[in-house]
Amino acid sequence: MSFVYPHSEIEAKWQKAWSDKKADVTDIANAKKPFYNLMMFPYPSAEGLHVGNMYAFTGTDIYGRFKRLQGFDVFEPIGLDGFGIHSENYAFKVGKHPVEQAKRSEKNFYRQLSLIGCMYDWSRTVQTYDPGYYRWTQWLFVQMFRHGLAYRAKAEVNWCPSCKTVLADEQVIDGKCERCGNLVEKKALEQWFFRITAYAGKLLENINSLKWSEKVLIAQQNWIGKKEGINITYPVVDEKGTNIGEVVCFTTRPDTNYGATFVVIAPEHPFISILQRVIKKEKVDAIVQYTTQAKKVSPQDRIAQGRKKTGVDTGLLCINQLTGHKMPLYVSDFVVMGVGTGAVVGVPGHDLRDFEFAQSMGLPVLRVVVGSDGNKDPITKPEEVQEEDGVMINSGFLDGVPIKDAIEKMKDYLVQKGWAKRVTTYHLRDWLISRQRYWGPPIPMIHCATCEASGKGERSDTPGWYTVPDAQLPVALPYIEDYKPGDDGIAPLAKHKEFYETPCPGCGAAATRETDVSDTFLDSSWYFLRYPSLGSASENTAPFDPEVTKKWLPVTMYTGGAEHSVLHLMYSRFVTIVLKEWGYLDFEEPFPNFFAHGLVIKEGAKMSKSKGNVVNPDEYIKLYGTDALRLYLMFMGPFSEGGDFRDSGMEGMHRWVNRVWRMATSSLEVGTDTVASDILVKNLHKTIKKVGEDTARRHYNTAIAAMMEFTNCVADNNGTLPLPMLKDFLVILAPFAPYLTEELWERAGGTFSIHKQVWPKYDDKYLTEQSVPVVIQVNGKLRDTVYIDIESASNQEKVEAISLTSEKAQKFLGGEKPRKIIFVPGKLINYVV
RNA sequence: GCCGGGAUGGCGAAAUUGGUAGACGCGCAGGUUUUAGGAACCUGUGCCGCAAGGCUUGGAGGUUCGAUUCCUCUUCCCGGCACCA
Repeated sequence: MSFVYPHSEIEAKWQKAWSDKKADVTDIANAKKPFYNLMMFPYPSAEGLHVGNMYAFTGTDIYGRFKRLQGFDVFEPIGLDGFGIHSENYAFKVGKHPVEQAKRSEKNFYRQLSLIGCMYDWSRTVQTYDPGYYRWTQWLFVQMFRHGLAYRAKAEVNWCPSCKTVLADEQVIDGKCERCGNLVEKKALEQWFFRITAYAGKLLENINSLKWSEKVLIAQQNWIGKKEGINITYPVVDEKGTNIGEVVCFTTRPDTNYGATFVVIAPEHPFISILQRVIKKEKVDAIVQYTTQAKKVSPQDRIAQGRKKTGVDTGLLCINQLTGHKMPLYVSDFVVMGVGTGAVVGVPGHDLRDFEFAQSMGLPVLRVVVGSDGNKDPITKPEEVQEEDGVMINSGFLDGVPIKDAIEKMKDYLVQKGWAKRVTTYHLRDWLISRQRYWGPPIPMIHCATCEASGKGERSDTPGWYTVPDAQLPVALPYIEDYKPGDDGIAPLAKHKEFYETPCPGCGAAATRETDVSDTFLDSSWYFLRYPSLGSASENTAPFDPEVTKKWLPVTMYTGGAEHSVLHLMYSRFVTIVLKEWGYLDFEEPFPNFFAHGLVIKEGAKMSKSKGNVVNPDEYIKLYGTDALRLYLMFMGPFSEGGDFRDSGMEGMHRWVNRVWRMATSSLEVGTDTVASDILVKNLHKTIKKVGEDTARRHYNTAIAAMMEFTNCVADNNGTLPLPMLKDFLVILAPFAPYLTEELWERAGGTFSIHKQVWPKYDDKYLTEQSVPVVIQVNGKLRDTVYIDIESASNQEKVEAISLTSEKAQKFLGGEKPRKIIFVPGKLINYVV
């Protein structure tokens, strides 16, 4: 008799069988109850998977297998998000060409992914760097342009002067280059943007319809950052009172406007070019010097809180029409051009930053709000700045009004006077698509200087620009040797005439292709639409098949890391919303259900390459087997919370897998027609119920614990199970341990495959106990436990009678008559004395 | 600073509706078996105490017959955002 589960040979056997029999290939066309179970696909920024990835995939797969046993036609695909900066950087690091490295990574990722026992449909995979895929990523860009949602604008990119390269935001850590540690600068370049802000309202509204982990919804809400405020216009005059122009300030707190003492504009504010024409030369020089200086400061330093406030007085004055006061106009870098209107009205008594600025410039501070402390004294220290709730004073018609009402009253007043406009602003910014990099889909646009000169173009708002005609897609990424990011933010492809020289689709003159590639997040913003349509008749003529999509989308259950709470999930939602608007889809939300899994921790830190604490699953699979590793990963804690990876725990799970193996094989050997004890039958039904409920809510750890309790119970009762009970047990274990259970199922005479069986039903009649423990408490403290038959346990008189016979209880009752008796039927009785 | 999430034995954790705190596992201790190692199996294991008993879910209060669970304050840890006007 074999005592040790021979995992290697059994895993190899079933990998082959599942593959040969296409066990996990979903019948997309004929499925009756489609269930699209999707896990965020990995980006191969390393040689292979680590245990953190496997954790996420296993947790998703258990859910998929569970749903399949419950009768759904589950489609569970896998792919690689292999285009983009992550993968490109890894290629640089190992000194390989991104094209070569992609092949190597793909091979190794897919090798590992086929070992970890997930029910992937290997007939449908997506690699974002395949021309057959990125052709449609480019198509999506083209559609964005044609619908007026892609536009060009000057924008700042992160620039590392030491590496001479453009960096993505995520490569900038605390204002420094993640590779060399040099301070990152900003460089202004013409870039492509998607107008996601036009959908801010929709993206926010639709959140209410999503069944997502709460924290992810909150993150999305904050990221969209809707704010109701008001734009107040201040006329600007010089010291003689001559009108110069006006400055518009955004504020959410117009209630404090009686306390305004100055106005500040950002160094990049367009009003600076106006004022330069009208003020004295030395002032202009001071401003120019200041703004040039401000641009040199690293963006991180510039926005650092608590930094000493600096600025230049323009000598001009803004008129507060509310009070008639003239407020000096300053330029300061604590005001950021991208936020609000890039101009701020300073209320130093009720905003700490304004106060700091007023102090360093020697500007007056007025109090217009009295807080809960009732203090009406002048505000002279930072800690006295009153930003909390309160009531207005020194504010004319608002005196005595609470802040909340004062905000609305002031808005109404300013709007009615024609001095201001109510506005809604969002924290969400337009999506910067361009990357001056090599490893991505070339942006499918052509620029024609001839057309631009004559004001012609595909769209009147973007003269000189044409989309690449659909028939010419994809614009293939050429294999080049000088693929590293070049000097001055010029993309690698910009050095390749053979790539960019092309006739203008409009006039036929010599024109140039766009040489930037698109952001990785564009690749992953629509991949879920691609999977089910792979293999359909329209695979090569459309990004996704309308009929298939109608049947399989939106994604039934999406699972992924909370670190993608904002970007990936927001971009996918945006793309889906516009595809619906353009008539390609009939739903707006791609992921009505999203589950955020936790992170694997090792030695107190998130598992990551930089921390050097990554665990490669290969060695564990070799040593303990895939099933033991899957079980162990899921046993560490609830799937939503992640867990702490330890080798000792791994060994414990290995022991349990062997215990299951022995229990099952010996059950099969001794002949399994025997009748099981009542205890065992009851326990099995309890376990089926518990495992079903816990798996449904992804508390895999307690589901596994319940199965362990069951095997402990078997061990206490002869150590073997009758065949039907063994089979039921194997089915509920199958999602967690797919190889082990498939093998034992076969040995138990089951038909192929255990993973296509029906989840066993439990019978309530086995779940009720004959006698239940009833707790006897005195003053809320446990004093005794008695076992009473279920009927009597619900009867207060009977329970009282029985409990009073308890010596321990009597001791604490001390012969006194209880003042009060609390009775919870079937559970406890509590005497208050 | 703001927004989230946490804190329970030596460790990972459980407690689904306010009702037996610590399921399950690791580790540890003792034992059986074994030439030995390993494996397997059995017993014990929150803390203090010989015991009776007392104490115990980061800390301090509160509500309640009863609080890991609800409320207020507070400390620390993790994640995200951040001179957002």
